[in-house]
Amino acid sequence: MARKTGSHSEITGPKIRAEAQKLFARHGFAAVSMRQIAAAVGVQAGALYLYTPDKEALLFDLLKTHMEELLAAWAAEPRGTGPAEALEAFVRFHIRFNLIRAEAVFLSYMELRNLGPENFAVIEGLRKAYETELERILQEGQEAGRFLIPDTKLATMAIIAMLTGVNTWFREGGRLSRASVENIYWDMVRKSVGA
Amino acid sequence: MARKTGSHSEITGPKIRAEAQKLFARHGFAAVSMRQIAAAVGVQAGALYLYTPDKEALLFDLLKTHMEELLAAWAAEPRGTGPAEALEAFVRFHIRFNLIRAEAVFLSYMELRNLGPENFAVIEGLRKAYETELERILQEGQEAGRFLIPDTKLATMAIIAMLTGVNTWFREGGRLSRASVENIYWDMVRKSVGA
DNA sequence: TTTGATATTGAACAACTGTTCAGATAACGT
DNA sequence: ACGTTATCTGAACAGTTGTTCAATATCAAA
Repeated sequence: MARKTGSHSEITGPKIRAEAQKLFARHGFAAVSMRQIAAAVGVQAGALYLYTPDKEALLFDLLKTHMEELLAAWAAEPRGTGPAEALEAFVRFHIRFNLIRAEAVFLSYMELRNLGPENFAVIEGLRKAYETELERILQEGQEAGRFLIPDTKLATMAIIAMLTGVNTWFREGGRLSRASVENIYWDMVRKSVGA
Repeated sequence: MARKTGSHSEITGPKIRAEAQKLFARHGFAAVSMRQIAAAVGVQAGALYLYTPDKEALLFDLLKTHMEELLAAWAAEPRGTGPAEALEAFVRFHIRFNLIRAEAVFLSYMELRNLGPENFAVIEGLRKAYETELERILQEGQEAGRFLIPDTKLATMAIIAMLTGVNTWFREGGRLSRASVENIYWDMVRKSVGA
């Protein structure tokens, strides 16, 4: 056998990325073999190399795509006029988006060390750009006298860590809905910056 | 060659655990081979099996020891009389202890999935016990009317995530000292619970 | 229907994996 | 000094790893 009936790069390509993301998130990058990914896609291992130069590039592609989509989604997100409104928009956006893309978020935090230096730098840059979005909101609120923050850089890291933490415990159909989680976290963040 | 001069289980045992922790934290459990650990210790791979039944047990030992020491250290930590004092003690303790044990903390958050179900349950139980320590503080403060928290379970997860996040960015000799980081985080946590 | 591009197989490669164990050496108690 | 025990080596095991590539089957266009 060689080419399979109904085989198309437009189908196999995305399928490889989807299955790779699922498996990497579940077992970790190093613990997943190319043959496992291929089996999940329904193809032989050799076929994967039509779509990625190597295993690391596959991971890098997933991380880069995720970070770019995160930044694009935030850029398209409607936010209010003042700093408090912008902060609320950020908090709700971050929780909402990260819960939808739970697997990709997990990968972006756990598998960065499997990237070579230059690939690592790219993802790190995108993450930094995202953090800067929040930092600017905090800074503007501070300068406008609407927030009371001892250190905006620290507050940025603290808030992002707090929000991202939702992914570790939230389960669909649990005690709380996504909306009420958003509300509660916004309440805590708002208080923590003195707004 | 066989037994080496000056060889002792009291030396090799801890050395194996130390090198394994370092390597696991740096490259991930699955990405580190027994031969790499052995080489770091200065021994052949076979010798490791005098100290651990298998690779997973080595990881489990590291995680269990860490969690037990964390709980023991918190139990021995002096804390004030009221809820606010206890919360401050917890915040400062968590930041301080986690920065000292950065590698073990990293492992405890990243490599849980490499444990079998029964080992996983043990670590999960210890982690839950630690979280309960914070939750009780929040609950007592809430009942005493000293805190204003919409949901103590969520606040517990939010605060722990926020505090643990320090490990991802803090670098010794950076802009801020450990003490000032403690102060700033305590300020944010205090405000967020309305104390 | 023929032709050329596209997509995939299946076997092969050398290196590496966790783990076991008989044999060898050093340390220790007598 | 001697025998016992503790500690480690080095080779071996069977299986897996990422990656390459000639052969082959399907697809789309002419």
